[in-house]
Amino acid sequence: MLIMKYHHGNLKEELILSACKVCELSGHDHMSLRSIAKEASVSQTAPYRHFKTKECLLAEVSKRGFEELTDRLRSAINLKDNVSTKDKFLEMGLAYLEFGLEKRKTYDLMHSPVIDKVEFPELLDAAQGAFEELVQILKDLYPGISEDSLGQKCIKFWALMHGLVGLLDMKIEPEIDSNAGEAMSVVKKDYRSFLEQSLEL
Amino acid sequence: MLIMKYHHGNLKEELILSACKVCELSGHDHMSLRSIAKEASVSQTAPYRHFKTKECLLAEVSKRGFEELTDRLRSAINLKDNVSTKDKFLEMGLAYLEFGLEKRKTYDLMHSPVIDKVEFPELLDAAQGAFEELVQILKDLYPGISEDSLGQKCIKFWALMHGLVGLLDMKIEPEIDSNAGEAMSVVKKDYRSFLEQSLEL
DNA sequence: TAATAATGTTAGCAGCGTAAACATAGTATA
DNA sequence: TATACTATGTTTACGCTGCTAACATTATTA
Repeated sequence: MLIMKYHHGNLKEELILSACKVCELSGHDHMSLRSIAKEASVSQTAPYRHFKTKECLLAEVSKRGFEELTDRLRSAINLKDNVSTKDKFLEMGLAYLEFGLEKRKTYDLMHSPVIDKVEFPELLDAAQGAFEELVQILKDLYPGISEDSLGQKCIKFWALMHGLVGLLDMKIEPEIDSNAGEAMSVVKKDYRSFLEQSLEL
Repeated sequence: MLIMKYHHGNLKEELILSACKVCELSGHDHMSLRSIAKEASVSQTAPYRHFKTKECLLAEVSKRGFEELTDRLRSAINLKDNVSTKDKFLEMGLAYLEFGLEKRKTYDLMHSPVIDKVEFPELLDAAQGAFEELVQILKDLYPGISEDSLGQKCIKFWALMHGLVGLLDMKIEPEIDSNAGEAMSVVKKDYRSFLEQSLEL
């Protein structure tokens, strides 16, 4: 039967997918619950049967983002064989940048203060998952490394990647010399060698 | 005369200050034009005589943020004499982190996509101003450095600082080992030595 | 002094998140 | 199988929001 059912059957999942779509299309600050509901062909208040507040739905979108990021990081490491650990690490860095730039709006939501991560432990777990991919490869790269050094290297990598996503997306486009080239173009020219140098590999 | 005047005289500036106040108090996603107007004891639509849209007012708040950041970076460099260039550079890094953590909500606005920086050249200029402080000290630190290397170092520093602000504010609190200490605590213990190592000074 | 521009207020629109009341469908129990 | 209960949808409505239009008051200028 092609008749529209009163009970949708899988509305929660469909709302999340709609929300992901709307987010990456318009950015999280232009996302209304009503537009998401419309996208799912359902009444404006239907989402409230599945999400206590709008923030809960956004948290789910954010969570999906971290899950995709985790997948991408893992894939970058596991895709090719016969690759040095160092190169795998570099690939992971590139994967991070690619995710941040391709899914820019979702990435913004994931790092936006509109969602109080403390209130969403699942979201924290998802973020943690991505981080653990990094921890693992760093342990492989520096066997026997101390906890403190490992911590420092993690933070350094993560901060550098996160900062780069923001900068590469031209949030701030710095000019080194008034009318010379831009600093960013140096990086854009060759992410890989920039990463290599910055991460001291 | 203590009688309230119909014409305020300095409403534009007062609205900006109110907006800055409300922003750092509640965060930019909880800022309503109406609450800002109320804070300035003026009707809800009065702001529209001075700002075409809400975004224009937010852009002004963001601009003030970049200006304060620039001041702080400059002060960090110029406050003390008899300090090595390297130490001045470190002080600048600390000043950046301090600003980001002290004015967290304003810092968020400054890096939020709600304001399309391309539409506000003044805002871009202000951001540029902060960046130029960095360029200058790096030139002092590495005299005769090539444009490309300078660019790389700028990006690396800026990205690292920006990433650190996010991480230090516990947006993601990574655990290195399930129940061992957190990576972040290593950094928090001693920003200075962390910066020193990460920036390869 | 009269016209004009600048800057304030009031009234009102459509869109938003959300709650309450109601309708329908699926499920468990008698 | 009939009936109660629960899950999941809709309708309606409220207060808040950004913003526009029409109007009021003050400052400026001819």
